[in-house]
Amino acid sequence: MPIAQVIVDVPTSQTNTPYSYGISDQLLDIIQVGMRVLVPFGRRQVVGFVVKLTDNQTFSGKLKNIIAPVDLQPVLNKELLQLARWMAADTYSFLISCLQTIIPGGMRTKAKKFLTVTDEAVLGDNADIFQGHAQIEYVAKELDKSQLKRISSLIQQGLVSEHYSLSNHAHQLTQTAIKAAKSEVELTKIQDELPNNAKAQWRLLELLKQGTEPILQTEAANHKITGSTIKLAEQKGWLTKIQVAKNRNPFTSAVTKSQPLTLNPEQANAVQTINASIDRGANQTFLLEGVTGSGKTEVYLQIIANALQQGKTAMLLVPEITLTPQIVGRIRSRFGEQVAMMHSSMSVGERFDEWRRIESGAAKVVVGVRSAVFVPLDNIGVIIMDEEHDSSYKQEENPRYQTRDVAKWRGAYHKCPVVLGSATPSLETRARAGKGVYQRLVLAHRINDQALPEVEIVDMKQEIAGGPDSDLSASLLTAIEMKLKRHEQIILMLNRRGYSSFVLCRNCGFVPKCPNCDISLTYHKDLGQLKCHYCGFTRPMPRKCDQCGSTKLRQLGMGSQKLEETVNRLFPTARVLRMDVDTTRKKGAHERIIKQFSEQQADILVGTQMIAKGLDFPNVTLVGVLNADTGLEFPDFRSSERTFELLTQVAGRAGRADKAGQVIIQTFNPDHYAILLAQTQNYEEFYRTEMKVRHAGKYPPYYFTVKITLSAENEKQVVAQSFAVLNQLQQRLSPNAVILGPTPKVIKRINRRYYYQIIIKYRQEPTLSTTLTELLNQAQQKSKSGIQIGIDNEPMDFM
DNA sequence: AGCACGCCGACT
DNA sequence: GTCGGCGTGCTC
Repeated sequence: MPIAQVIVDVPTSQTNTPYSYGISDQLLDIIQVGMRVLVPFGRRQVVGFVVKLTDNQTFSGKLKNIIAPVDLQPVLNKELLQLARWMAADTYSFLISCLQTIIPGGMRTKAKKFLTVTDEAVLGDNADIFQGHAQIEYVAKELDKSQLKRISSLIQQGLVSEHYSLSNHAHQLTQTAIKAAKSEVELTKIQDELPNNAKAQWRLLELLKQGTEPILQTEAANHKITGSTIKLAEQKGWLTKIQVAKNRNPFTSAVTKSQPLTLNPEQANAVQTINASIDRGANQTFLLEGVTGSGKTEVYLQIIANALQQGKTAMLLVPEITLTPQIVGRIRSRFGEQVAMMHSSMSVGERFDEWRRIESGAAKVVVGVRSAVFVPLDNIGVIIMDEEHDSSYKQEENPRYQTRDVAKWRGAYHKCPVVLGSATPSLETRARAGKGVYQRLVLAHRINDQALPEVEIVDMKQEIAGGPDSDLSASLLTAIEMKLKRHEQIILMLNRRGYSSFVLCRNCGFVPKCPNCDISLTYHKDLGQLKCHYCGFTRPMPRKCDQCGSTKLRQLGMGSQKLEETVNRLFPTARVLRMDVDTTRKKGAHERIIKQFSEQQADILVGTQMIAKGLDFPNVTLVGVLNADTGLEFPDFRSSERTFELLTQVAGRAGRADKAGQVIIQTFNPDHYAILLAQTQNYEEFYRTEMKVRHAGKYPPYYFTVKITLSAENEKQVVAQSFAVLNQLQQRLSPNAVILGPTPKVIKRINRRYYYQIIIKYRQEPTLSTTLTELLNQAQQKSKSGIQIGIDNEPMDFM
């Protein structure tokens, strides 16, 4: 008698283990490993993943049976199940969270509880619960004591019944098609007997005679056959209606076929080396280090082509904001219909269809963001990660996985090379390439040996005396004016969204703060509101100071909105576009702004980081960075790396075509190495300098790091618990491990909770992972007293 | 996470 | 005496 081992969708440490279920005879040949099932769990029903089928009974109690399968086919194959196990251990998360992360978002589903009333009187007496509906979803959190009591007594009396059902999730879209129900001979006979005026029926019969393939109703419409004719024919028994799968198509435009480009010697060498590795089926990691404009993309395309030729598949991962229609178009123009795309801006239905297309083997090349690393591609020939240093590759919520590590895991599983591409590789990657762990391939030359743009650094300490508009330096103003005259385009970039536009009372110095978080509110002029960027709290912009009642409230700091206004005021004839989190929130807004700017419907593009990366505007000849420093002020060991990266990327944006580019970087730290070396685009020198800093500070890549975050509504409690954790770590870890903290987070309070953290830096700590796992198991008990503990293995920052 | 069981205080 | 508070422990 087979037993199914199921991981239930209850993310706690006590339930982080398989539960055994019996399989009824009807389900015996249906239930498979990797399928989701609905199972009884205590008094309720939950969804779970079947991870094993076995004949050995390990559970001594009485087994319950699986209620029903959630899927008709497994959603996870063997490889992905194994990957989930590894990921759970690596990220210190529950297996169920990893399983849920691996399947596409839209496919996730939960068992929901519903209540049904049949008695009118009961419905009337409990209007507060049922609100006139005979059936409602039961959400315990939304009900008070008296309501819960009444419900349980009604259930006991048999006046209310409960049942479980799955929440909405993406499913296969279908469309109606028709199929002949009679033989060709019979159909011809019917056709002959038709009255002369039954033209539509005649056309329909003609169509039915053509073959055995189902005919889509839309196809029938092309032959001027309406639904009513089909209905009539169905009644007469000529045909049957069936539902066939319909794929949503996320690609909006058709593409023209493109041909491989001629490679320069460096590109050719890279392609050859990686191809050899693909052909051998070698699990090797490459660092493809190429300056902006050195033609990395063409290298990717040619190695993907080789993988396909070998009968294998390929994966190309790109950062969130660079997955633009332009990029996808370029891939599709080379590989056509075999390309599948995975992006968060796609609807859940589109993602579902792309996922099934990959699983069925119809799509052999996948282009996508972080989560695309989990697609069910089989027989992978190469995995490519473009801009491998990009921070969007690390998931900032549980499970906190690093895409690079998952890619490498899959590379090992499929015995294929992993290619990490970047102009500014992460120090971790570059260091491994230096040690020979990865093979380093360098593209030092830009295509056609284009000159790098001229980069000017403006010392804002000198400028500040300059005048009322000290946001824009004299050099930048002159340069903008000149470019406008020549009808060339300009990008003005602000470094970060935070720190912008807070409100200050000029009379008493009061700054409005968020009541839930330890942070100033940000002024949003278009809404006339003050907003907290951490918890979303909003309040109208006050007319008077909360503290002293003065009306002298002034907006301080620099936000992209304010910059847009300043630019509009100083250059009234220029057309200005703004791109930041606020203007790109709506689906497709991002693409629209890029399109407008590339079609030269605007002269100046103002925005935050997101304009820096991957965009290619040939007519942009000036890029201004308004505040290069903001990144450097962050209390974070990666701040120099981030600043260097960003400035290098931006500098690469200027003058990519035939026109010479100009870059102006405004800063208060003109002597900082990250800024000086970005000026000359000297990555290698930056790498050497920064490595010394990391070595001295015992930071990655010399040390591994773990960040433990504790939070609670009561500050004293968090502090006490943090010290308890510290104590435990000190006892268990070797004296070589560096333990920092506990310290309050930079923003100590968010959403009414206090946050403290402990950082561990280490080189070799064999007991670390068991210690941390234990810690998490204890945390389960602690969570009852309101303490939450989170572990981030290799965090992106120490903030 | 839910949901039930179980053990103590304040009420018809 | 019971109702109901929430601390504790289990869910195949």
